Formats: sequence, C-alpha cells, structure tokens
Amino acid sequence: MRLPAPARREQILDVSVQVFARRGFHSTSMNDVADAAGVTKPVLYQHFDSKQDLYLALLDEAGNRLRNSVTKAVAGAASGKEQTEMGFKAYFHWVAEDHDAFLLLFGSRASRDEESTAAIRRITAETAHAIAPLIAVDIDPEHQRVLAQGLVGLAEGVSRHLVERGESFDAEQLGQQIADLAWAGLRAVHRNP
Amino acid sequence: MRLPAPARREQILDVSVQVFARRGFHSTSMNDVADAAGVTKPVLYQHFDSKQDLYLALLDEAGNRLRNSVTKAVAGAASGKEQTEMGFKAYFHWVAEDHDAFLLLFGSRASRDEESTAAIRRITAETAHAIAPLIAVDIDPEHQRVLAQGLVGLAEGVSRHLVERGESFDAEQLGQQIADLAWAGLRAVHRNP
DNA sequence: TGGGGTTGTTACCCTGGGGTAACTGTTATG
DNA sequence: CATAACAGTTACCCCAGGGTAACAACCCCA
Repeated sequence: MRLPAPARREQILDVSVQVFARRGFHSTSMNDVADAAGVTKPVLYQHFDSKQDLYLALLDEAGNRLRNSVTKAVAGAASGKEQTEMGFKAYFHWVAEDHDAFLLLFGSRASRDEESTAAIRRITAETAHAIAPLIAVDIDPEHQRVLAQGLVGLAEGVSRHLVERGESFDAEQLGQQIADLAWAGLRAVHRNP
Repeated sequence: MRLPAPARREQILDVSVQVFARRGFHSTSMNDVADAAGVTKPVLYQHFDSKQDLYLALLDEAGNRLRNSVTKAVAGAASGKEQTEMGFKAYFHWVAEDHDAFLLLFGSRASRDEESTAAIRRITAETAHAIAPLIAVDIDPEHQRVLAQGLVGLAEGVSRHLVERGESFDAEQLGQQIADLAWAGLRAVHRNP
C-alpha cells in the first residue's frame, strides 16, 4: 500500500513509538520497525537519517505533548494549591492517554545514549521548571530546584509503577491524591527551613 | 599482574561497576571492561558466563547494599515519623557513598533488557515494601503500594538530579527535608481518603 | 626440577543489525 | 503515450562486539 511521503512519515512515527515503547531502543531493530510499518528498511531511511534520528524525533514529540499539557494546566489555575492539583492531574491524564509516549520517555526500557539522555533530561527539567513556582519563594533557589525535581520523580515513580503493571487508573482521582501529598509536603518543608 | 581467582573476581566487579555506571550497559563492551581491569576478555569469561551475567551480578550486589541500609535504618526507629526520617537519610547516605551503584541502578543510562528490568524492579519493589508500613493502615492496600512507590520515586528523582549533575550534598540534611515533605504529605493523604 | 593446576594471552569465529546501491513499480502531466 | 518524479524493493556491504579454542607463562609442591 503506497502512501504520499508526509503521510508515510507520520505513519512511521505512529508505529515506531509503539514498537520502541514496548521493546526498548536496543532490542528493536530497524527491520522490526519496518515490519511493523508494513514496509522495508530503506523506506525508513528516506524519512530519517538514522535510527538515532528517528528515536530522537519520537522523544521530541512525546516531550512536547507532555510539556504542553502540564504547562497549560498550571497556567489555567489561580492559587498555588489549585496549580498543584491541576498540574498533577494533567500529568496523570497524559500518562493515561499517551501511554506509549510515557514508556518511551520514562519506562525502564528507555534507551539513553548520550543524546537521548540529554533530550530526556531536558524534558524532565522543563517539567520541573513548570512546577518550580509552586514552591515557596523564600527557599534557597537551588533547593527549590531539588524539590521540584523530587515532585517530578514522585509523579514518575507512581506512573511507572502503574503503567508497567498494566493497571488502569483514574487520572483525576490519582492526581488529586498525589497533589494533596505534594501540597501538604511543600508547606511542611516551608515551615522547617 | 597476576591475581588469585577470588581476588580477580572482586576486582572485576569493582572496576566494572564504575565502567557500566558511567557509560551504560550497551555503550560498554566487554573489551572496555577488560581494559579497565587491566586484563583481556577471556579472563572475564572465566569468572562470568556472559555480559548479562556480569551485569546482573553487579545489580544484585548494588541492590543488596541499598536494601540493607534502608531496612536496617527503618528497623532501628520507633515512631512512624522517625522511621521516615531514618529511611530517607539512609537512602541518601547510600547514594552519596555508593555513587556508582546508584547510577547503575537508577541512572538514566541503566540498561534494561527483560532480565535487568526485572532485577531493578524487584529492588524498587523491595524498597517500597520497606516503606509501606509508614503509610496509615486504614488506606486501601493497593493504594498504599502506589504511595510507597511514589515515595521511592521521590527519593530517586531527587538523587538522580543531584548525582547526574555531579553536585555534592549533605545526606543528613537532605534526608531530613525530604522526610519532612513525605511525612507531612502522608498525613494529608490520610486525612483525605 | 619437573609436572599439574592455575592464570593469562593471542588470534580467531560469527551473528546481528545499521546502513546503502541499484533496480522495479506507479502515478501524474504534457 | 512517453517520461519524469516518486514510492518502494531486493540484495548486499560491513563491522562492532559477544564469545571461544588453542596456546603460553607462572607458581607451588613433592
């Protein structure tokens, strides 16, 4: 089945995010990707320079979707407490919906050579950056960053636990609970500097 | 320089934990390990059946050290609050001291094929298990597990942030702060079931 | 001092898999 | 239709790197 170039490119991206998410970068050969796309290897190389290139494109797209949804959610809330809630809920909604993307970025099978690591780190850092304002201003900025990173890890840990076991969950409710935990925790840290 | 078998084995383990921690599983060849140990490849295969086998041995050792220190710390504390503090402090002490082991298990370059993933997951699960009792008993057990996993993720996220940037930190102080956050957070979750 | 066990080396095999050259259909347009 | 531009395939190259067979040095003990 023949496809025009841009459509094929999209299809390859769609298919390969699934394949890479499930089997990991190194266990997935370009032939695997090609097979999954119902096509042969050279076609892949018409659209992407290398395996790396394809993989990085995937990471980039996934990262954007994550960043967008969290940033948007936090921006649409007024109080710090509400921001926390909206942020976590958005995160868990993204995990629930963009399942494969989550595994690609944070699943235990994620690749992580020099470049991919950098890409993923950038995404985590951006997410942490979006969360940083939640944290009381009168704390040492470096320490703020550490806490933000911790909250991201919190959400990540919970998600990985659930996703890798294939358990479904209610993003709204889970987000509320984790946000409660985070918010109360942050206020406590604030009180004991 | 010749060594008796058990000593050589130890030396290989010592050296390879560093190499794997820095460059990751896939980017490290057995020749790299051999070079780092000042020896040639076949020697490695006298002590380990395969690359996998060596790597799993490393994961296992690292995991044991982590589990031991956390479990011991938690066991030596009375109140829930104190357990939380001791637990997190122990975790961060381990990170600070057993630097390479942390990267091996949780660094972004960790390998993660079928078996390694399982090994690492087991360790995380065990750590979460050690933490679970901290969480109020009147919560749905499944939910308890999720929270425990989240706390592990919290510590992991903070540590990764610090370690991968090569920043040094005061384990005692950091542990105290994160424990404050976690403890206050847990009590909040408890109040809103 | 010489032979058996032990430690180590050299030199190789061999497969997986990333990447490509050269060719074959297929669609659009004058 | 003819032909160019495009989509796709077959068949291959090639090498990194895991793993091993065969050989060499060394050490200990009778």
